[in-house]
Amino acid sequence: MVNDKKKPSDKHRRIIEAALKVFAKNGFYNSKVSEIARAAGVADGTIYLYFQNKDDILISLFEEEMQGVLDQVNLAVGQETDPAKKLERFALAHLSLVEQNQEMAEIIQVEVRQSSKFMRGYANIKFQEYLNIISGIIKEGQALGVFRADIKPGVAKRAFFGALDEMSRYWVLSTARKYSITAAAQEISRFFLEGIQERKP
Amino acid sequence: MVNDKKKPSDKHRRIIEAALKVFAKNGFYNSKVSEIARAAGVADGTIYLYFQNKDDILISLFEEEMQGVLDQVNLAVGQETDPAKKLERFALAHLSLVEQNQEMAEIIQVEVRQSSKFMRGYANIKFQEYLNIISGIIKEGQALGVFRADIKPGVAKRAFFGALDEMSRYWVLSTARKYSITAAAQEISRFFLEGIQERKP
Amino acid sequence: MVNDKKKPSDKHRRIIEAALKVFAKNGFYNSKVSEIARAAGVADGTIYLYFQNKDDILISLFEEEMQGVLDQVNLAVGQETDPAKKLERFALAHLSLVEQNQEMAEIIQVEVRQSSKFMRGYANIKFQEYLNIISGIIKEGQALGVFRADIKPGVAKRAFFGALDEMSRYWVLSTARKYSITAAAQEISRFFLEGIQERKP
Amino acid sequence: MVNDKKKPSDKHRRIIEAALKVFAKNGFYNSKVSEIARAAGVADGTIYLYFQNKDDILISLFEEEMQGVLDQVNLAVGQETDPAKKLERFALAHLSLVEQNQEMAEIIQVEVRQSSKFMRGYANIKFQEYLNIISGIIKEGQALGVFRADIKPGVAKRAFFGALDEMSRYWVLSTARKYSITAAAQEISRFFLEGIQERKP
DNA sequence: CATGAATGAGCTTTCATTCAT
DNA sequence: AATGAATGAAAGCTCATTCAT
Repeated sequence: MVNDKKKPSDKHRRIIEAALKVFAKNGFYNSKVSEIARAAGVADGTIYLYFQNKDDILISLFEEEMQGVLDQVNLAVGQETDPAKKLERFALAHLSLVEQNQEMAEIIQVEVRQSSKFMRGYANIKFQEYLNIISGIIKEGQALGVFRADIKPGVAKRAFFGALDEMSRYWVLSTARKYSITAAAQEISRFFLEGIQERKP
Repeated sequence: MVNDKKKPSDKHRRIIEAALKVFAKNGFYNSKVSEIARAAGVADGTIYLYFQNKDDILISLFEEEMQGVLDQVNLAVGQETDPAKKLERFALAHLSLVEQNQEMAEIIQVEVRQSSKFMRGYANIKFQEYLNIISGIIKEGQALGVFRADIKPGVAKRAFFGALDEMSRYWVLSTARKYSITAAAQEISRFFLEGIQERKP
Repeated sequence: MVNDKKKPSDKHRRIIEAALKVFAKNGFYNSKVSEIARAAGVADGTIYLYFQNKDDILISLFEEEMQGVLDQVNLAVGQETDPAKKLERFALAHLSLVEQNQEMAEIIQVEVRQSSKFMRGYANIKFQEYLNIISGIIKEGQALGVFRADIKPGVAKRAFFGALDEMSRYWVLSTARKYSITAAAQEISRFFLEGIQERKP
Repeated sequence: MVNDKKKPSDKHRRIIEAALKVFAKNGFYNSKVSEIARAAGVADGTIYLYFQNKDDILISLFEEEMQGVLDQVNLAVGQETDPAKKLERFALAHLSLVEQNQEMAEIIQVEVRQSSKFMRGYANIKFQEYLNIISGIIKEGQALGVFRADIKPGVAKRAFFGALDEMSRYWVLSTARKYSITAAAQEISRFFLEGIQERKP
């Protein structure tokens, strides 16, 4: 009864979700607005009551989904106190989200990257925020003396994210899944935390 | 008299180079064939004497440039014998090539990734070969006992490449260059080889 | 108020009629879709809401007009019982239709003949039906014993149609009309029915 | 030895013959000049040393081949004195030529008819001459009193030619040949000469 | 709010023709 | 005479966007 009537832009949601599927399947430039409309069960013109243009669908889609990703990853990371554990949690959360929402993962990896270059005035703040979760953890670790002080967080965040992302790409594109998410997250975190060299005992 | 013979397919080269610039500037889908033709100093129709269609320009561009990359990186890596040094060389060569040919780097990162998904029957063998240089080095290191035996080369190659690639993206997109290539290559290799954790003495 | 409902696909009709004029004037291959659009008073793109492509315009045009022709000729022929009279009626109806709709006649004679050879999978059933009106009459006459039993209807239908058609071509192409439709229909029917030889008394 | 060196425009001939095949296969508008060149074993540009343009190839092809047809048919007809026999000879010669050179027959029926409408200032005199062989025979027959005096030769020539031509079309397009040439020529001539009506004895 | 028919700018690609060699 | 690489105008078709209903 409290929230009985709240369907704020049901159409908006349906369009976003339709666009998610369509963009993931065909790519942004090969997707037609009319196909999104059909998938969403609305008329072509209706799209333009909720979005300014085709670009805007992609950007809105990204922004909205990315906010959810940020929230979930922050939540997961917040459950640990040890920076090393936090990084492992980050990896696990990231790969889990990729697994749960492959379509979104494909779009972020391919379309947004591609499009953010060509869409006027789109700064992609959300992605910066996401990377800064990593650099935040690293700085924390450095402050605690558990991570090397000479590490540059701005470089390390990219290296760590890049490793995860390239792994995800392989994940998303290949049909056969060889490893468990948990195992993969641990493995990549370990590369990053301990390196691959054999320790001389 | 020494060099009497005409350069074979001078036009082919000019079109590839024009496409490189145009695709890097506008992205594949926002580039017009006529713009490539203009940039190459040929007529629109001439493009189609050398390439089957617009897609083919991108694929040819990638294949040809990528071969050069493979050759140069293999050469660089071959100058070392220590696997750890080889990885560092790989990183250095990769980042140097990105630096020297930013347009190509952008196209590989954005367009080819994007397009290879949607261009029917394009397997992107060259990229596989590139990644396998890394896994080759890792296997070598494992055989010599200098890299941990439990490392999965198929995962590690992606992690290492991903780290470099994400770094390159930042490089290419940001105008200000903060670090030297050499320093960055060493730093990323070190993450990978030694990890970021402080060693307890 | 009686006729409140909008004419369904008014545009379809207008495009067909515009195409009729344009194809007759320039021939199929020399006609531009944009010219048809202009003649129909619609935008270029509108054509493609009603027809799949340029070929489809020609085929649709033919099918629709030909159905009208079939109906009218069948009606005319049905008004006679004597097979000889029926053939004369056929000739008269055919030539009348040619006269009334010269543009359509030209298109059928030239474009459809030409195109049906090159348009994949176009069987031209309607034309078969048209010829079979003639062979039907002939068989009827043979059954009644008024036409020679050794006549092959499959050959005779082509001979009769060919005679009418060649006459029509002359008609359509020449500006000056020398004979009346009725006289011409009678004359050609008579060749066919009685031959041209002088009877020895 | 007498005529040992006479190869006047060997290329000209080769191009005509290549065009014959190519036009028959694809139709005039779907044929490429380069395909004719390839079929003739000459370079694209060479075509333009012998013909003004693509239209000119078709017209020349028609004119040259048609002259041969005229000569042969005139020869055949000239071997008879009886006008009725002459018409039968005409039919036989016509159908034989169609049979012997189906490619040419297709081109005359479809392409030349189509094109002569749209090629500026092409009067198609040769075709007139061909039809006039028939009207000549009819006038001769009328003068001798063996054909009815009220027959209009201008109409009859078209009716006779049309009957043969429609038959030929069927011939050329259908794969299965049901009747012998001789039988068909006789049959069609008989329609024309005697009609199809049963004679009351 | 919602519709979807209509628009028309803009793209890729083709191919007859030319001309330097 | 012969070549064939190069040209560039031209055309079919698509699809994001609009707007009358």
